[in-house]
Amino acid sequence: MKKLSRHTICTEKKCFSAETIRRLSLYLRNLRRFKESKVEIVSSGEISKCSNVSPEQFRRDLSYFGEFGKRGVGYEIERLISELESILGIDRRWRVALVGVGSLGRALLAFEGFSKFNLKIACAFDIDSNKIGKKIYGVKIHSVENLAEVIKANDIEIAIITTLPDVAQQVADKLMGAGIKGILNFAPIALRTSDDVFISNVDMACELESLIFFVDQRRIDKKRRTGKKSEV
Amino acid sequence: MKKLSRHTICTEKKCFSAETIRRLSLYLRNLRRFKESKVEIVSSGEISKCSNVSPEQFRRDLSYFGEFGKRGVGYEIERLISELESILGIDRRWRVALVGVGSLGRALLAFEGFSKFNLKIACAFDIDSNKIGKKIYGVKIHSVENLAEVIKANDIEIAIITTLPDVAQQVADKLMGAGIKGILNFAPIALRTSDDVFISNVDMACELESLIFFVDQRRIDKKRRTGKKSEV
DNA sequence: TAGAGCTTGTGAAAGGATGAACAAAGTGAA
DNA sequence: TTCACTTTGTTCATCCTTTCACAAGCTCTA
Repeated sequence: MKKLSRHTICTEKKCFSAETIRRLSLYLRNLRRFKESKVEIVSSGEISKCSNVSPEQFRRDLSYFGEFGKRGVGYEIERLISELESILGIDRRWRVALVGVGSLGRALLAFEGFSKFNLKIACAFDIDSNKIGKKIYGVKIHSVENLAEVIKANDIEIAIITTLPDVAQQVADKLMGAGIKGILNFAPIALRTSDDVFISNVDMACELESLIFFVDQRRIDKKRRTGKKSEV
Repeated sequence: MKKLSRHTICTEKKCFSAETIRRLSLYLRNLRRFKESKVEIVSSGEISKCSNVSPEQFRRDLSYFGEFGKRGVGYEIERLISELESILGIDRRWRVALVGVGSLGRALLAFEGFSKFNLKIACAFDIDSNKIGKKIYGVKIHSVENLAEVIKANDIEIAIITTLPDVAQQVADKLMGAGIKGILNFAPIALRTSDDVFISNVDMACELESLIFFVDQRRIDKKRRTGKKSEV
């Protein structure tokens, strides 16, 4: 199984990690904001500041894919945006499937931001017969039973799982059987997948728990510093 | 600014990263699943397998906080669960605030899984006067104007941002002013925060774009392997 | 053209995280 | 008790990522 978070890719230039790609995505977003403000040239210092990385990090991340800046000047925003879009693969349209039309699934169907990176939820699946056949935010809900055929007919390669954790593995297996090559998983469970399928987990629980840990830690530290050395 | 994803903490034992804490959260979840299946003892091999990490990784992660296993035997699940809950700080109740009751915010209000880690959304905020004063899924919606006073009155330290990116920074500033110490940010923007506030970003866009990159890459590789060496 | 003043791209060093390997410690059978 | 077997906790070596530092290259002015 490939864990995207630890996955590394080697090009003819060097090896870079999945983390690099996530940062590229972040840079792209900030570049678009600059563009909206009619800025045309930006330096690595400026773009890295609003992305919370060092300028060197930014320059190195780009260096894996080519040379996009002008020494002594900076980066032409228009060009860098289209280069990044091309690198990330969002310069063409992607159609994705969504499985599990619960409250989170519904929220994603309503999310307009997807179009920003050329992405369209082409179809959705659920087991609830009350939902099947209906359209929600313009997306048709199919029965999970027809998953494989609908996905193949629509030539879809990427899917989003927003089911309950109990059935997430089962759904993932079905998706892989239908030829899906990338899964964005919102179910709080570590999915087992075959080697040629990429998984990206969006795990609110992990994020929240680690947040709680750090807030809690800070409180403990504070207590210790103020002298109440009761127990550690 | 502290980036949670890169933040490191030093105890009297050693230094560990925020990644370690995320994994602890994952272990905890899997341990609970084992417990539901009435398993009582588990080895590092078993627990690490379903968490997609190596057994050594699992043992090392625990070693930062103490010795919880028995050599030659394994880990007593019941005990390890309560130890992890204590380490993560979820052995006591946390009340959080949510800002931005859009479709995603609403989905989070409906999410029952929060209670699993002793977390309750105590209040929510929005600017829409149609929502203010109402209760959604049992949570009262306040005006953002009263944010500081409501948060202070409820003694809340953690907040979730589910607003549009345009106003997210503004909301974050208000939250910090009200004494919030941890923010779970769903808005696709890198927030600027003061040093003593922890930020954890749940960034669907980054995850999706990196997923697209890898799926796309795989397709390019495939094309290259099959001989069509047109362009790289 | 020459030179000062930027900013990029990248080797080299430093710093962290992961993996291999093994001592320490528990179990159970003879 | 002794011995074979199992599994943990930890040291040491390796690998990967980030930071440092600087040469290369562009612009503008005189």
